[in-house]
Amino acid sequence: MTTPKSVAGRLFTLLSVFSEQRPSANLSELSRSAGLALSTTHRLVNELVEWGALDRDDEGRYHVGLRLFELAALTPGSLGLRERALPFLEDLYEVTHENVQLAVRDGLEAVYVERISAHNAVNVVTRIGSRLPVHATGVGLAMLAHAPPDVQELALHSPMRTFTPKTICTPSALREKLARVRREGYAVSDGQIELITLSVAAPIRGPDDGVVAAVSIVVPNEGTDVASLVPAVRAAARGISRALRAPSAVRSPSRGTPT
Amino acid sequence: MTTPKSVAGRLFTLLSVFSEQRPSANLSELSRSAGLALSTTHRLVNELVEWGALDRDDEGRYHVGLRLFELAALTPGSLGLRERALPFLEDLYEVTHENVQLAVRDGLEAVYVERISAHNAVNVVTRIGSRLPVHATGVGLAMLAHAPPDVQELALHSPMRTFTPKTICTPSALREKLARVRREGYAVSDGQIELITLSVAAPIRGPDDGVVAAVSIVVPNEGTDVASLVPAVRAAARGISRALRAPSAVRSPSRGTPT
DNA sequence: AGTGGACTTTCCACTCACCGGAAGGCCATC
DNA sequence: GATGGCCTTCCGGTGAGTGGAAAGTCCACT
Repeated sequence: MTTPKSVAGRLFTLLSVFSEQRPSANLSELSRSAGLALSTTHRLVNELVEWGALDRDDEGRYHVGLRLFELAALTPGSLGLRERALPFLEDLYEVTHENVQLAVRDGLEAVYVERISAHNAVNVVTRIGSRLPVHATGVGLAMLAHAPPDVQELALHSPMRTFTPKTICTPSALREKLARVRREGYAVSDGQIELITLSVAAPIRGPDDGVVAAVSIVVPNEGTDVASLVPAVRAAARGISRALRAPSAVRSPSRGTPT
Repeated sequence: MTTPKSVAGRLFTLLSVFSEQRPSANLSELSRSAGLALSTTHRLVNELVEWGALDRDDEGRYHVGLRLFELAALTPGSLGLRERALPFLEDLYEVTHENVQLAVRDGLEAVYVERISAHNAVNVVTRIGSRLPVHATGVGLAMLAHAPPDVQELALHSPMRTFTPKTICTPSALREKLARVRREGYAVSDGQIELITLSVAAPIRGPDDGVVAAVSIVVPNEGTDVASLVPAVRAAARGISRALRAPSAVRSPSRGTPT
């Protein structure tokens, strides 16, 4: 990331310095990491602070500010979806007491927008706001399986990062998996991110019946009866789809072709 | 909001156009609302889109982008606090099945960072990311009561917005209320935002024992036994404080001077 | 088909906001 | 008191950013 010529670009590189690994930084760190002159950094960062995009604590370290948080709450995945999905996620949690997650797709990545976790549930790597490749996660597969053809093609032909020996990493395996997800109406990701965990995910449809998100439940992959989780997850997904006025979910609460 | 002279300022005014009322906008709307020339808006917005701060849908409308969401997840109130607080909020929810909220303070406003709501719980005005004045909300009062003296002074002498006839709006009433909150260890906001709801809130302390957040439960103010909610809310607040390694909470889980 | 209107995109010459080197201040540690 | 790390402020040259204008696109209405 060489110094961009536009002011906007510079601001972005500054903001991009912050990450899960480095949630705060002081001025010099910012200046170095962003590759900007100290005085420039100083001026820009001051503007960011003034607006509320960044906060500065008493030790002079900068953090991401609440103003950004406020703005981010307006993300499409947030405003409508999250609000409506939460009660259903709660239900799912209450029945299972396992980690429950809600994600949307951004390109070839799943972005987690909501998560419910218990004290003693299995630990998972994801946090709200974090991203994982679609091919390796339950929610990702559920969304990819119903994504537009061009996205699927792109996914099939992009290099696939592997996390464990179980991670899907060939086009043919992925193609097969997606077909299965479509056939069965849910996705299971077994040990693809961490060997010890497994997730069951189902797609959530929006007003135009396209898949806009996915819900999943993450459990230890030993001693868990996967089959018993599937109906609960699918029901939650369907409930959320209905709350979003998805035609296919709004119709009949009877059997039929669900999801 | 007259046109600021700096590029950064212009970017901020553009972003500020988005709100709960207007979560999306097209180019001209942005240009008009921000008071910027169309061509300028066009260029800046393009940069924002390129970075992911904004998204453009097929109809040409702009939305807040996932990149901002990702960044916002790094907010101090988010990263540590939220993650650790969630399980306790879950507990609280599970016991009561009412709306549970987590907020931090930004100046004289409470910013809601997490919320759990049930299908049939009483509807509340707040959403994640929204703000309300400290003087009018349970969480706000709980935080203000333990805020630095200068903040309290500022709050006492600032004009107080009223939402209902019950909203606290005089310095003396506020001062009294704050004293009571400190004495009792929790805050009740009865009909201050909406006449039909009531909230019980308790302060959450961080590693340096300062109050960093507050948790509350929102219920209809008729037919609810407030007294029975208090212990649950305080316990949750204490649990979260302990998870944050607050000295006063980490000590003994016994009686003593709690919260 | 023709017209009008609203929105978007591209172009370009002027100019002013931005850049970064330099210098100075503060506070540690050696 | 010297050294090195930070942060802050200043200032002159210059190129990035600006906004008017014109052209392109897509409707809806007649």
